[in-house]
Amino acid sequence: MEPPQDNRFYQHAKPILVAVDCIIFGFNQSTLQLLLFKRKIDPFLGAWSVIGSFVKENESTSAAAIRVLQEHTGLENIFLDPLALYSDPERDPGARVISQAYFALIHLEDEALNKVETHQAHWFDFKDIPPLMLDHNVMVQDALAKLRTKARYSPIGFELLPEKFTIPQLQLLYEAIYQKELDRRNFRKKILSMGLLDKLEEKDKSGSRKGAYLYQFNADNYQKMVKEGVDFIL
Amino acid sequence: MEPPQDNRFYQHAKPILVAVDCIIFGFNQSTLQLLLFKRKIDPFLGAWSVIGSFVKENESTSAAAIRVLQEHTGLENIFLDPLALYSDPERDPGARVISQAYFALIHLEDEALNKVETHQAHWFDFKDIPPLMLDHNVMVQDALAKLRTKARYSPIGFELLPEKFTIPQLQLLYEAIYQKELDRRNFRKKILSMGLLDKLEEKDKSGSRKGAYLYQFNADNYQKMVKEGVDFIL
DNA sequence: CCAAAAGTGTTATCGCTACACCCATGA
DNA sequence: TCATGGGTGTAGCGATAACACTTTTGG
Repeated sequence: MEPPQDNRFYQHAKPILVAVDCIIFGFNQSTLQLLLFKRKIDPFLGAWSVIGSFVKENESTSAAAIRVLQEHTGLENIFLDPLALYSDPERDPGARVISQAYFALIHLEDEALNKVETHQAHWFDFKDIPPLMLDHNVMVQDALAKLRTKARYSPIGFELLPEKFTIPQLQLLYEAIYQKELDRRNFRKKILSMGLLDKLEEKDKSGSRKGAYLYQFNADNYQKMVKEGVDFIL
Repeated sequence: MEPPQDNRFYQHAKPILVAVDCIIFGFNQSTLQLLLFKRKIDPFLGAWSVIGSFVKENESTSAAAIRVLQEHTGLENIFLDPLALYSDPERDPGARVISQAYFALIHLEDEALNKVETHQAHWFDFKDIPPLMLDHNVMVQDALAKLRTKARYSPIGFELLPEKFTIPQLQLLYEAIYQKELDRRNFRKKILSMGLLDKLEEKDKSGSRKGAYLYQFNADNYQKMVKEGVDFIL
C-alpha cells in the first residue's frame, strides 16, 4: 500500500524535516577514532560535523543511514545501530529538523581509511575532537557512552577490528573503549573460554619479535549462544 | 534562536509527519498490564492502539510524549524512556508518518487506574493483548523486550510499584517481567544487600495474616551508586 | 645475548544457587 | 489449632581477580 501523497487524514499535523546522522567509529593500533566531515551546505558550511542526510520520501531512517555510509565511505554491510532521536525544536537554526542518529563501527584495515580521507573527511583521535556544529558533540558523547555499554554485553568490538586479529590487539581495543587497563591472562582466559574465537596458524609479527597468533571471530558460534540464551559478558 | 518558518536552507528536503506513541505499562498484584486506547480518528477509527499524537511545531518528541501522557492519564512525572523510531515508509497507509515510540511505567495504586478507565481506554493483561493497528503490536513487543533488558541493570522496576511496597510484591513484579520464578531467600538477600531499600515500621497485611514489612526505594543511595560507578544488576 | 612482547597456571575470594525450617496471625 | 504466607542461614560451587615466570626471536 502506497502512502498517499496528500495529507488527507492528518490535516492538522505539521510535517517536519527528518535527517539521519552517522557517528562513525574506527580503531587504529591502540586508539579509538572518529570520522568527521567538513559540511558542504549552508548554514555552517565548512564546519566539522558527523555525516548525515535528509531522509527521502520513500526510505526508512535506517535505509537512509545505510545510504549515507555507502555514499561517503563506499562501504556496505557496516555495523549500524540506532542511537537516539534528536528533536529539540531549536537544535538547527536553519529549520525545524529532527535527526535520528546512528552509530557505525568500521574496520580500519585497508583502503577504507585512505578512500575516505579524500574529500573533506578526516579521522580524529578521540582526545582531539574539534567543536562540531549543532548538537553533534552531544551525539558523539552519547554514541561513546552507548558503545561502552553495548561492548560489555555484545561482541560489538569485533566490528572494529580486521577479520584476522591477535588477542593483544583485541585487548587494546577493549582497553581503548573502557579507558582502563586489563589483566592479560584473565582477558585471554575469558575471551577464549567463550568459544567465539578460531585460532589460525598464522602469526602477526608486526607487534613483536615473537609474533602473536591470529584469530577469527566465529559468528556461527555466537548465533548459537544467542539462541541458547547464553549471554556475552566481558 | 527561533527556527525560521520557511525552508530557506534545505529546499530540496521533503518534510514528513512526526508522531510519538507511548507504550504504557502498569503492574497489578501479580501481572504486567498494558494500557490501550480506542482510536478516535480516521483511518482505523475505533481500533485498539497505544496512545500517541503528532509532534507539534515547537515541541521535542519527549515533550510531546509527556504531553500525551498528561492528557490521557492526568499523570505527570512518569518514568518515560525512548524506545525506537519507527520509520518504514509504508507503516501508515494514511500518510508518510514516522513515529518515535516511548515506553512509560506507571504506579497502579490509586485513582490512576480508574481515572484512565473512562473514555475509550482499557488495561489489558499481557496475555490478552488484542490485535493493534499499524505496527503497534511490534512496538509493544519491542517495549517488553526493552523493559526486560533494562530491568536487569537499572532499578526501573520500582516505577511500577506504589511508593511503599513489600519485598514479596517486588518479587512478584520481577517474576512478571521475566516470566520466571525466583527463589525467595536469594531475591531478598540480593535486593537488600544493595542498600537501596529503606525498611519501614508498617506492615502490609493485605497479602497474608502475618503481614509483610513495607519498604521504600532510596533514590539518594541509588544516585550515589551511580556516581561511584557501581552497577545495579539483578 | 638481550630487549620486548607473547604466552601460560594457581590460589584466594566473592557471589550465586540451592535448599528447609520456624514465625506470626486471622479465621 | 491450623493454614497461609513471611522471614531467616548455610554449604557447595563456579567465576573472578590477583599475581610471576618462561618462551620466542630480531637486532
